[in-house]
Amino acid sequence: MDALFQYFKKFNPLSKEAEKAIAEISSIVAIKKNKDLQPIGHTCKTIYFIKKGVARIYYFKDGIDITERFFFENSIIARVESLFTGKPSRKAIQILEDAEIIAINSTQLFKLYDTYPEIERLFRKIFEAAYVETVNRIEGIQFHSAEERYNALLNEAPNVLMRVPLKYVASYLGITQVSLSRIRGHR
Amino acid sequence: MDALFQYFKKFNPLSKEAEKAIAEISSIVAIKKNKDLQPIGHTCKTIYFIKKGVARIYYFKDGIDITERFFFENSIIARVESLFTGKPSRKAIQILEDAEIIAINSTQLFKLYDTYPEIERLFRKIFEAAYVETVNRIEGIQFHSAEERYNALLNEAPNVLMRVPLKYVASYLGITQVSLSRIRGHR
DNA sequence: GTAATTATTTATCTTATGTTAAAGGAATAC
DNA sequence: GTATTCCTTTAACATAAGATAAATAATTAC
Repeated sequence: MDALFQYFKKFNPLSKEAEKAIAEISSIVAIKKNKDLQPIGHTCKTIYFIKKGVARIYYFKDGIDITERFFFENSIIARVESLFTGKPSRKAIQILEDAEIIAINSTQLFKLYDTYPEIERLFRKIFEAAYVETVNRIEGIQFHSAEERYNALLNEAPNVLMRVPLKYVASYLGITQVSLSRIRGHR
Repeated sequence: MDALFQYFKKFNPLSKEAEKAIAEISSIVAIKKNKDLQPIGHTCKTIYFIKKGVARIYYFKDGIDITERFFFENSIIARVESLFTGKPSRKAIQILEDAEIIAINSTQLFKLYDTYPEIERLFRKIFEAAYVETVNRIEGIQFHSAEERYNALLNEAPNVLMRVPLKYVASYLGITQVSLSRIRGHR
């Protein structure tokens, strides 16, 4: 649990009582490579924190598997389009490397917001930061060629290319696996 | 000011005192078409609400003007990559139709969060919803052809095509103006 | 350790979108 | 109200990325 509280400190340090309240609604999950942590169609009622391992959010478009995002150690995963709307998610979370994960019950977490404004503030800040990342990502997509996008990924997140099958990287970059392979050949 | 409080009600109704506190740190701005409401390089310290008019956030990539997003009546505008990080924004806000805007001082607003948890909650919810929209937009971009993106816009936000110059729409869709014109010709 | 499966690359052909240039329409300034 | 500027379309050509198929390479199951 400690890794999680260390992570929280970067956003909003919590009192011991608040940490304890979060610990009480959280559990630790060990899950194997290639397993789905959460399936498509399930309403998101859990916020995950990766202690160890790699994961991705993916969905299907016209039967094709598309990766929305990758997640590594020390990050929060949530399918926000479901978490914040209460609607079933069209997306799944899949584990790409054997993982250790902390699962926080979001229904109970949102209740804690009333008792602990510091917890509400913490998650406000966490999701504000995630929002900024997502806005920046759109900028990275608009008007950049596939090759530019690949090179940007190589610079900014080389771990993605080292730890994740390329077929998943291709759809993340918005191109086919064949195109990605061609681009990689260009050097 | 009333339009703003009506808008807030959809997210989190406020007490009279909280409304008053927000009114005190807000002002009304009238601004003409084609003017920049906020220039590039300026650190975002204001959250805007459009009462009347149209606006866009834009930036330059390799000297080319790119539209990030459009905003219409009854919506909140903020350059979140600056607002939530305190860094200068590489983006500007431009008015596309003579506008009436409510400007909320964000430095003072964030201070109100300590006194009025209901205000913190309100803006948490507003930005959570904006975050969800942004995530959904990425899904709309990945693996859709320019023509699919154009048709989706035509269905989901025809007002964009009716009220905004096409040259701005093109970069929003991630294509050139010439390509957009060609796609429009296909019917 | 071998067979079977899955992932990646390479090749060929096709198509959508970019680029540049020019013409026609619409909006704006004075 | 006219001239000027800006916006949009059209055309011709170039190029990046998609589709399909087949060959290697790497993993996984047993």
